[in-house]
Amino acid sequence: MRAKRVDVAVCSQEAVHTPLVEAAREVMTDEDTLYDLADFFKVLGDSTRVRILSALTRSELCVCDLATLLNMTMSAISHQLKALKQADLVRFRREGKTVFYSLADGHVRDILEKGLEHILEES
Amino acid sequence: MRAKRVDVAVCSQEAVHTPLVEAAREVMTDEDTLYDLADFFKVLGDSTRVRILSALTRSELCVCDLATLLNMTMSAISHQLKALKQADLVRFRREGKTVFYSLADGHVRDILEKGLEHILEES
DNA sequence: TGAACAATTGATCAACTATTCAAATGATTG
DNA sequence: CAATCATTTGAATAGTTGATCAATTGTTCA
Repeated sequence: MRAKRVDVAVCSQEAVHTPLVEAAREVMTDEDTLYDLADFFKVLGDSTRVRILSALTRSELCVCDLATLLNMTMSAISHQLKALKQADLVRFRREGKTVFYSLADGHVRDILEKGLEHILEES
Repeated sequence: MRAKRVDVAVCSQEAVHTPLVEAAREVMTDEDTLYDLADFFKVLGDSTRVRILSALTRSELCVCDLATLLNMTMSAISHQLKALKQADLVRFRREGKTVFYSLADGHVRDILEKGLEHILEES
């Protein structure tokens, strides 16, 4: 949720490190981009969706396959696939009655990989 | 939220691509790890937290600096810093009354970078 | 064309989450 | 020690989200 834009009471002048703050402001990624970035990570921040992506790392699968694999309803899977589609994390192709989903690109694998590295690194 | 574990009605036998499903099951990352991975991305999936991380890419900042920079209360910032700390995304050091926060490691920068690449790539 | 079936969609509800507000800590300094 | 001030914490609340259920769409094939 976007934070309300209201001027807010802060600590005393001396406590704010104005040059650091200004430097940070200069260097920071554009506000709107950061909101998009958060939305993107939000999509990855759900166990069902992450499990779907992990299931798709080897080969494409249909909705029914995924439902079987994750032991969930096709409806639930389909809802989550929609979110993954909107975030460009998966592609799909239709073959008759069946819709096959696959990872959008190697990029997705990279990000999952980076995330895994991070959580497994903590000893 | 962890999905309830209940056997679920799926589509007819012919429709499930059993060999693909079995192969995917073999190759999939361990269930528990995927839950952790989702929890990790969940932390990145909030605009306030992403903005905090972006603000910290150049140099360490105190809670008050961050509150000023993001135009939010120190309380709100502090709550989010707690989440970032728990996910090992930020470090902190105390200097008198002030607490300085910084990115945990280069890893964090990498992940943000990868995410940015992904969302900016879509033309 | 109509039956069968994989997939999608929309509404609903319970569970979760981020901000706010008030109060409590913890550290410095007069 | 008492006062000050940055930070943290806990409770309350409004807003968000994911699974479910029922209904619908879209495709095949007899």
